[in-house]
Amino acid sequence: MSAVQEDLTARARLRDAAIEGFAAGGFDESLRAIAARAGVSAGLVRHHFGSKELLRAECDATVLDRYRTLKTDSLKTEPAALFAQFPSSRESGILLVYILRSVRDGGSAGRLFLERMVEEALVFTKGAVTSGLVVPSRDEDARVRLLIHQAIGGLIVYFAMRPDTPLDDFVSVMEQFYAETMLPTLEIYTEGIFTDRTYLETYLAYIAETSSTPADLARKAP
Amino acid sequence: MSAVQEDLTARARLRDAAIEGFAAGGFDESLRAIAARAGVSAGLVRHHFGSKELLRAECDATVLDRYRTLKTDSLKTEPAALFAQFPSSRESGILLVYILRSVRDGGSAGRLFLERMVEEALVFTKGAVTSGLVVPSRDEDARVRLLIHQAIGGLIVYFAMRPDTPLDDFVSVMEQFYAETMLPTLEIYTEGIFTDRTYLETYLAYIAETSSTPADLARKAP
DNA sequence: CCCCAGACTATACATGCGAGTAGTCTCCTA
DNA sequence: TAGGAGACTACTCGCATGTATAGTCTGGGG
Repeated sequence: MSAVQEDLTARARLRDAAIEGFAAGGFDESLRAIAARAGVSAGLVRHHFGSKELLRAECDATVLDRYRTLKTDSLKTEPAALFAQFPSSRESGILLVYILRSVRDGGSAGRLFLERMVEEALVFTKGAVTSGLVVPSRDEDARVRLLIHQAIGGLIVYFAMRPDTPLDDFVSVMEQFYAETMLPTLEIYTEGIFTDRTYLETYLAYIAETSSTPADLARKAP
Repeated sequence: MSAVQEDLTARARLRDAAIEGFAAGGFDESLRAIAARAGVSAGLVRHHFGSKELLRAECDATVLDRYRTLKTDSLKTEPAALFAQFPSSRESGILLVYILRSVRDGGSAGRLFLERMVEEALVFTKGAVTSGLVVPSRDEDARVRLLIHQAIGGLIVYFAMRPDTPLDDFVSVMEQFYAETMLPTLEIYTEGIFTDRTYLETYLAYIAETSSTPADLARKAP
């Protein structure tokens, strides 16, 4: 039952089991199920964490921290392909699923994850623009936010259509995802979709005559 | 409490209240809350529908049907802007939120909605390609699926970040969404993102040497 | 050797859920 | 007007959950 390392303190095992359980079954996973996954009793959660909410908070913090280190590590090895971070191991797969679930459920943790990803992508994109790899945008911030939201959202939808993907098969499903989406993504990024500039120009004229800059229009959200 | 029409049979009121409640609070909305919204007792659900699952099934069917008529109606009036169907009323807003929730939660209803949208977009896109408005793709099916998944997923993320959007403000939030995303969307569709074709050509060469057509690669999913 | 703080378990409790049951009410019909 | 079928409610049951409490075990310091 337990896929959690044996040589950790029960507290750490419980935390890791919770992360895994939340990723596998959602944040409604019961304390009893989590405790069983860690091989301990349910009451121990309260002893160590106080409540389910506090356990969740510690899981959020742990995942955020691990995601950070994972990201910096992978940036050292690979040349950082745009918006494509393969989860290469079971552990990083769990992290990604946990994050996807967080964003999907819309809590403060999900908001934090998403905002971090937008920030990272923003500095990356700005660098790519100045080095001439990427076309500049009239509103870099809005473009990056859109791309991240759609990339994460596309993943959420993809896994929603495969509800019982086991965490162990996650990497292969992820490869499948890239195999299905890489070509159209590259096509769109390289060749666009529209054959002429009419739609864009029309919209630009429209927002010009409403006497607001695109950035103003785009940044009315909270 | 009830925002449901009074001059309907209790059964219809119950069904509409369930659709509204599912959209507002998710599919875990309790039968008691749904019944209260309809202004009747909880036991009446069982009397009319038999179980919560059957009520849900009837809601799914109703929403699917209403979505279909809504779509065909709007296609008569507007010239059918690409991938942009404004929900113009509170009722159609409820429908869209219900559908987004269905896709998000990954049930059979969500799969059905999504597949329908992909099909519709596919015929639309093929028409746009032959009439020269849209650049052809090496795999039309994969491109349309990607675009729909990302459009729906982007909406799911957008509303996940605004968890307590009341159904009555939905249309204004939707306008806000378009105001934030229209410009970068049109930019990408018109101008692409990459400044040169290296990434695409490299990937095309890669999938060519693995002796599979792009369509083969993309269509290994269930 | 003692003994006690902390890790841990077993069990109880309160709550909210979907489902089930029995009974009342109302309106249409014969 | 009698009666019955269906609409509808009040109540109950079993179950799962998070929380709370009381008690057991164990290892290290006096």
